[in-house]
Amino acid sequence: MAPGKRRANAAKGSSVTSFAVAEAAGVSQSTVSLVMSGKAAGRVSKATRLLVEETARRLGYQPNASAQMLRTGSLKTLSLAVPNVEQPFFGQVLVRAELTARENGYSVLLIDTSSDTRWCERLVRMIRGRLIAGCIVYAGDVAAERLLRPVRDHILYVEADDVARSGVDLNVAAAMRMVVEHLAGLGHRRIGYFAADYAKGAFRRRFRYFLDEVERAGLAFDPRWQARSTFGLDPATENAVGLLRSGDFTAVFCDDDLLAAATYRAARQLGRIIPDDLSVVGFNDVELARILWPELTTVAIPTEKVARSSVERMIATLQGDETDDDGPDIVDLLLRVRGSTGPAPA
Amino acid sequence: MAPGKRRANAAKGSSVTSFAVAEAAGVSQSTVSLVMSGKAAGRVSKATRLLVEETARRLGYQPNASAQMLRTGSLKTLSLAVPNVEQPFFGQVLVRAELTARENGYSVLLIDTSSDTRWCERLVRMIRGRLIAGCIVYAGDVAAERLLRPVRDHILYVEADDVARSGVDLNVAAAMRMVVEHLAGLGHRRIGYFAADYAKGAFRRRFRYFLDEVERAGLAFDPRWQARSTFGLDPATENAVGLLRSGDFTAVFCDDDLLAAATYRAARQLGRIIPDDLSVVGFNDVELARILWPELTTVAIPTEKVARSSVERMIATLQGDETDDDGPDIVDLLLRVRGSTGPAPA
DNA sequence: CCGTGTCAATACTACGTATGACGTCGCGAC
DNA sequence: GTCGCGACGTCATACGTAGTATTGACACGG
Repeated sequence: MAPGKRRANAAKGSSVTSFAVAEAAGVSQSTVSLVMSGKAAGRVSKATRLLVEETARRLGYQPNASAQMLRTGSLKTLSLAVPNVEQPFFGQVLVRAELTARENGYSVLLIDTSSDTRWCERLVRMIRGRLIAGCIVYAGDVAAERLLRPVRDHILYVEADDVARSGVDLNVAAAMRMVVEHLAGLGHRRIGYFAADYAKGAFRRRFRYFLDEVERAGLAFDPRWQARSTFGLDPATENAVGLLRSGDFTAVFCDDDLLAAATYRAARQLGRIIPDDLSVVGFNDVELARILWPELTTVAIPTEKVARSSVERMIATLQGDETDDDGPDIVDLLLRVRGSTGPAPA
Repeated sequence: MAPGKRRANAAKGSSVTSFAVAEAAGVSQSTVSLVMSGKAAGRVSKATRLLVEETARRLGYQPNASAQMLRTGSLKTLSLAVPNVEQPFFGQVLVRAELTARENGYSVLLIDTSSDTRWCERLVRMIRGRLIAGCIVYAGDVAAERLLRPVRDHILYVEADDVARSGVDLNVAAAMRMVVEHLAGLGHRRIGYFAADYAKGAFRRRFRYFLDEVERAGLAFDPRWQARSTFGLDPATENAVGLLRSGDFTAVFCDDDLLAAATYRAARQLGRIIPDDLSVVGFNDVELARILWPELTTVAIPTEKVARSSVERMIATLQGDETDDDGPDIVDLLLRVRGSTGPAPA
């Protein structure tokens, strides 16, 4: 019986399949598969291999990812869930992570948690449906963790509110110490706190560490020296104005550089000069920090390292390498001192 | 013969399949499939449907996306290729596009063209391998178009350098007229041009339109009034300093708000006051524009509209609705006049 | 009591790939 | 001459789903 009878018409469809290549090259589909997956050693002669490779190239053949997945059970696609892609910082993370993922043969699917309140459910569906192999969640909170528990083996948390759960974490405690010591060293005794509320978990944790350090430095803290805000520039500026009006602090720490920018605007409205009347410290060290004038003193996150480490850990987990799962990878932060902080006003 | 004999052990694997649900519910796999895909009308009794739905929920069943794709031939995943995700503007586009895609049941895969010189090849592979159904390319250039031609039916261009190829385009010509007229109206006779070089195609086009309008306004243009730069803040600032030094123009148009920011820094270095000594106009109207002081006069792009339109067109194309393919959708831009432009110095 | 029509549910196959289990062929050794 | 064996290939199957063809049951008109 003629070989390939069943598949004789398989090639009539628009897409090029391994059968089509096999037919064109005069070999069997198995051989094509062996060649394409690089498992030809010892089973396919060099001549045949070259023939198949050439034919595949000529026909523009690319293995069907879905069929491959169906057969092997693993699709090489990751997802990154970040709070807000519009934030340049997360854009940075995303790019770096995508790069690392790509180096490992993975593609990256985007999830913006701020634009979809039900992203957790969606994520669970995608993982269960094998659309993605796993997901890295940046700055996730407790609620998310609860919803994602059914697929927890496929999730890796970065800077979660609970260190224990993190795969990769930031050494926020040390960063806060640097910030407070820097400001205290400049003579500041009253330090305000301006926070983003997008990720309650991470926010709360940062604030807690901040309070710890304020206390350690022997300083006081008054609840009126603290405010939260969304990321929109207008609401943030408004909130900053409110904060500056109500609190008589001489320096303020901002959860995020964008909030620092809003603080600059508020200070301008109120006629307060940075850093003479008010010192400002930011967080993230995005480009904006050096666009502001005076340039912003801020906590820098080694984005590259965070992204790389998280993706590599995720992939290791997915492939079942439990070897190096000895607690979270803790990344140290850096305080970049620039022009926005100065001696406390007399 | 006992039904389901072949699949008796199919459920032993960790993942929940339609067979598992069928077995648990005491029906056939076909029935489960019919219920899950919503095609149960008139074929499955209400009681059975409810039973299956309940069972599926209980077991946490989610159809395997790959198997579905393999069967139906289409995976609902799109890709967005943007020049640089770290640019807040593209972050915005990305978020909006993701939202629209999601509303249509599509997921979004990220491609950052700046971090991968071979993204075109990769994209072709992904499309051929059916990993993604199609791709929207923002600000792509001629070279990309050439490389992507083999899969052109799956590509939609936004602001390509050649209007004819675009699925969605920006009315840059009109925008440039607004810019030039605005500046000319303020008495500026010599206008500089500061351009990003990340997407040569889009850049060249913008510049051409700019020149057209300068001419139309009866103004001169000197090659020394023009410079290009990458996006990094430091190189951009340096280039801006060079530009301001070499050109004796009184106003400058910047291809991108970030370059405008660099121009602000350069002006500060050179002791030139904006807008008294120099008027600056940007492009994109990202948040940065209002963080700068004075606030930046800039061309605003209706991101929402661009993103929505492009995704919808892409999906329509993929589904074969050729009905509304009457040329590109041209989106009008807006000039937001703020504090960075003022009367030309005497 | 037999067509005939309708509703409900099932059997079975194809989608494209990877891969373990089988040939087959040539050649050297016994 | 045949046995063993390595080198090279192919066969057949399963992955999980969608959907078409089919069966079964039941009611109703003739």
